[in-house]
Amino acid sequence: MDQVTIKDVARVAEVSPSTVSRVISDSSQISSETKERVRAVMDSLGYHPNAIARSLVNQRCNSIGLVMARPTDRALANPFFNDIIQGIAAVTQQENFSLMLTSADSYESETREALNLLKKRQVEGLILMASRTSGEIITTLVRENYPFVLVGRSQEHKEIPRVDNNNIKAVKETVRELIAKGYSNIAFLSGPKDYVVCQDRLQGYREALAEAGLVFRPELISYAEFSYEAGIKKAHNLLARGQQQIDLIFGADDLLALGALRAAEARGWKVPDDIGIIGFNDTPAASLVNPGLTTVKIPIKEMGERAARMLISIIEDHKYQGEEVIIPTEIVWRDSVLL
Amino acid sequence: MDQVTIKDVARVAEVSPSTVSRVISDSSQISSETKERVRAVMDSLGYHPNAIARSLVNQRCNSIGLVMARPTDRALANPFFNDIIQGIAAVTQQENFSLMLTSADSYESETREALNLLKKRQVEGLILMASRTSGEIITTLVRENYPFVLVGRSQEHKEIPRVDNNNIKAVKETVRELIAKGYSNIAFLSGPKDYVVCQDRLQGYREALAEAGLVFRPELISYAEFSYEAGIKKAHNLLARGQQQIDLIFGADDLLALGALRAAEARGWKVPDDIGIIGFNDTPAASLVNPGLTTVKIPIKEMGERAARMLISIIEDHKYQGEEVIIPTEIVWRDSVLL
DNA sequence: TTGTAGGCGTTATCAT
DNA sequence: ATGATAACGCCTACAA
Repeated sequence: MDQVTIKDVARVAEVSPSTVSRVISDSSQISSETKERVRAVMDSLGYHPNAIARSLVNQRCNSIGLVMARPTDRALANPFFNDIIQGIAAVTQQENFSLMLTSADSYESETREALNLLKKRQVEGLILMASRTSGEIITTLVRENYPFVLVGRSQEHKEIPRVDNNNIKAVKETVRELIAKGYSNIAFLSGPKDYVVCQDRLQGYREALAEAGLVFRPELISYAEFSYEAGIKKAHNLLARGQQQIDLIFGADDLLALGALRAAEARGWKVPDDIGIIGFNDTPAASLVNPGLTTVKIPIKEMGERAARMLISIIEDHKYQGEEVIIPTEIVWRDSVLL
Repeated sequence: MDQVTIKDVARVAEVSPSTVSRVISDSSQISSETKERVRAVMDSLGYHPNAIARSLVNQRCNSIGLVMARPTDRALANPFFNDIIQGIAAVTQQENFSLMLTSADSYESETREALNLLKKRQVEGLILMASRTSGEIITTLVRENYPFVLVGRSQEHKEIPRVDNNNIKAVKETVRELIAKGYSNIAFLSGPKDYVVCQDRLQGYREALAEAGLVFRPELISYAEFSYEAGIKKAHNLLARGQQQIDLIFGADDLLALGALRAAEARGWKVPDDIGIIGFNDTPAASLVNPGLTTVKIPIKEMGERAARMLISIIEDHKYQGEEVIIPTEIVWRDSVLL
């Protein structure tokens, strides 16, 4: 159980520790015979370089941390969790980085944890999921010049490395298509006002309306908490206006749209015949529901990949210019709107 | 950006590095005046102990790794992902451990990665999610005497530390209740035969039938891949037998049950009036669907907590007895069965 | 092509 | 109560 070190290998192979070290890094200045011999010894002894020791001398630990705003933004973040990690992990593995997770029951303690990881030198950089409160940690990160990448958008900070999708554009184009399909009384069921994503999506909606020469009707906007129940409730309020006032509900999130689906059903409105419903995010549930929920899909895994790649290159190059990557979204047409 | 070390603190505070070290560990043999003074210096210099260096001398890195069988068992594992991590992370944070994630596109490379983490001494132990192929890595882990905990069950290995739910018992009791409610022609829509969970759940079903004196009818058992589509298809086959042959479908997983729901709907069967449907796992979608899916819920977060706690205690105590924790499940009654 | 020595930041042992 | 010194396992000048 106790560790085989470079010295053990050296002794058995009858070379010096430095030679072994050079074999590990496949140095060109070692004869192939010694290399072979040393490698054979490494195998037979079951030697594995101690990552901690290497980190200490190299001053590089080759690992990054992921900070999810799970507690506060749970409803929103949940569906992302899997995919974003998949993406990040794919590239970290490929680039020989390790991935550490921070977690806590409050966003404050979570970011405190993450910052600590950085200061203790356990990770070399951070990937942050944008949230209502990520502004402050970003300020710290920028001030202390730590490598990081933001997934999403921050109101407070503009010139930072980030990967995101364009919510304004996505909704605008979707609504444009909806209008082209004949919808004209489109309601917007938003999440809480203080989420940037909600603001952006609402703005996309307004821009599309303006573009089509449709008047913006504030009474068709409703704000709900990010919950299924809240979605149902607020959708009911919207639906209560009657069929000639409203022919489609655009949910700022699938959960909300799913709530709207349920509310319409409860009132005996047929979807998509009596009313169209569309969501955002392409939650797994969107395809499991009947009728299937048409929704805007964000390639989250790809965002994770890009974020990880970006962070690693920042770490390695030490250059830190506020480059942004915007990932295009895609409409997934299912059965909840008329085609 | 360059690191403040214990030596810097020592110099400024005009003490020796060892004194600083003792202040860090709050040693009782340091006068409170020096402690205060040193702490003040640490603050003013922004000193943070280097975790890597500590790990090197302590021969303890205080971190564990999580191995998910994501690629192969995606459908099954997905819903667990979030919650299990929540649970694990809660404990690791509380116990001052770090959590590392391994990930890869094949289970082989994922476990290879994980094993590597162990050998490189980057983690002190592993939490494994049981899967079809986790047998081999467990063999290795046991042979090389590495600390680990299994979440789930392994066919090949009996006496290992693990946390699980009792699938046999859960289904048995659920079916018992279903029978008490008047169901007597219960079909079982299983996942692939080679999953232990499926075998166990099927056995629970059989035991409940036997207990109630109902005959086991093989034609009411169907095996599907773990996908919604497969669930729909196989449910159709079952449903084709007609209403007097079948009054409930028990899905070995929510995804399958959701497929059954859809199939029943497609045939114009009313749920729960014409047929009852029940699932397992309590996927988020189960509550978003109409009618809401009755299902068996596993407290996954709690399993994560227990697993993490168990692993840490194994690491610290170096004792390794195959203790098991079985977490009780719970039926979540919704609208897809008659009450 | 290989070996020697010093150091990465910390802790533990042995002095004082 | 505090300091000097030697590790922990590895890497990298500098030497040979």
